[in-house]
Amino acid sequence: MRSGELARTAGVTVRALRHYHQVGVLDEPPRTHNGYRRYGVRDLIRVLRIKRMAALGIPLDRMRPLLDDPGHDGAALLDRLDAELAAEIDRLSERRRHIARIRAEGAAPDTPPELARFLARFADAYPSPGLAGFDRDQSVLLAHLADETAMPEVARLYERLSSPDLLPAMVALNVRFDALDAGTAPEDRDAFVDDFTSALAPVVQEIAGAPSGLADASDLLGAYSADVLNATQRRALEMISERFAALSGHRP
Amino acid sequence: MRSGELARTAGVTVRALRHYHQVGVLDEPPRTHNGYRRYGVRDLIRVLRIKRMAALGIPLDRMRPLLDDPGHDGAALLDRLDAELAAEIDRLSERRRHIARIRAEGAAPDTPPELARFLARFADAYPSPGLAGFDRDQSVLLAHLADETAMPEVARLYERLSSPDLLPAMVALNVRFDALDAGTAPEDRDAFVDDFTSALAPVVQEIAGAPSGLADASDLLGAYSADVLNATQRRALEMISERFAALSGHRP
DNA sequence: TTGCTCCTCACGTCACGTGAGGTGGC
DNA sequence: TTGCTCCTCACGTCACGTGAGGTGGC
Repeated sequence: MRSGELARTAGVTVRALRHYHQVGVLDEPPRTHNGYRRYGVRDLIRVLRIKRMAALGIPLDRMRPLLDDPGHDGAALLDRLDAELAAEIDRLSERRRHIARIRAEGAAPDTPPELARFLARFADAYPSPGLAGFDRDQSVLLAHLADETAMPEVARLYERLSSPDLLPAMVALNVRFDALDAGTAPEDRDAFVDDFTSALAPVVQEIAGAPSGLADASDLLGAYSADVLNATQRRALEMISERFAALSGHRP
Repeated sequence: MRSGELARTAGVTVRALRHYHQVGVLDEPPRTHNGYRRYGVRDLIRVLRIKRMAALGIPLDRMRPLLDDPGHDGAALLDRLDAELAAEIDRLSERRRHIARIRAEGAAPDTPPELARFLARFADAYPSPGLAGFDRDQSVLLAHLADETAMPEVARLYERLSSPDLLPAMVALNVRFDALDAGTAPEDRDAFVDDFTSALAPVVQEIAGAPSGLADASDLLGAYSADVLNATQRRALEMISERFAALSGHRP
């Protein structure tokens, strides 16, 4: 029988047969005068055996002993395959749980689901979508820098800042901060610093400083500021930082 | 920061970064005078977002819209991914059930588990392992030719032939059949045909003919015989076939 | 001549891993 | 000079899918 018939009978493609020849699990049969391969029923049986093993997930290059040694039962191979399958199923199930979590929180797939709820509150309140991207980047960085103990603290901070009593003020402050640039009058900048400090002062006292566990993160966060903020914004942050340092200095 | 540091901080390999450049999810950063890439914190954030999506199984070439369009939440993508994951888990679980079945039956991974028990009975009884390979090939071919209705009939036939009252006789007959060749004396061959016919006659009556559902299989089975048997063996089979035809002719 | 089957390359898949071979600053 | 980090190709992975381009018998 020719390759097409063998393939059809065995339920594989002709290309698969070629592949089996190539990797050496199926011998090349003799050719007819025009170069066509002439297969026998033993080839069909061989292909059927290959199909059975492939259905179990046995890789082609592990099939030789099973196909050729009559004694080899492949029990150890099946044990290993089964363990690998179990591990793979675990991985995929974990992935599904992860997806379910993200859907439940309404999160984007590239943001920390722990913070999704709070990010959404800000995003919904902003007049333009640009600021939400800024928040998202910040949250991604923080979530990566925070370990398991720091993450809940970060989440509490986000929750507090996005709570109904603070949200409108924070949104307005973020909008104003975003607008700061070289053209901003110094007194406008100072007014922003004043407003920001007084709005955040109670929260800073509640939270009692920055989340711990982010110690080695400060330089990356600094680099982040240097990267995405303009000089006026950086100066404003500096001033705010000094104000808070002075505040906590009053009560060491 | 240079590539090594970015990779370490983000928890990926440098090669992965190169790959992200290649497929276009991460822009090439500017170079220093010696050709080194100089990354910024925004690149780190980008990589972290890529990592988050990759952990969900989102392929790199589907990430662009998620990374660049702020509005895109990827909900439809997650739906599709989740369905694919569920389907994949089903496939792998099916594979595990298949493996469990084979182990329970003590079958080889390339034989039909439905017939494994009976094949093992023969294999254990043969004096040499060659005949077991013959049986295995035959069972693989039959299992492939049989549909769901025919398979139980095939299994019943195997069970009957390997039952304690018939097994020793069948083993002896198979050994004798295997030994038939051009050097066999005609009277020895005839004796084999006699013994085979009388041993199998009651079974043929019980089973009432060959299993149905194997109608289109006869030519393949014939080709199988032509392929692996010698002339003496084929002649013996022919004679046996005639005997059975005569037997059933007596009671139409 | 048209249709059908067969043939041999050879690239693509997915997300990188793994050398090979070479360069620049301490 | 030695070690370290960086760089650019370029092949390999796994089991084939998918053309491209060509041939032989009805």
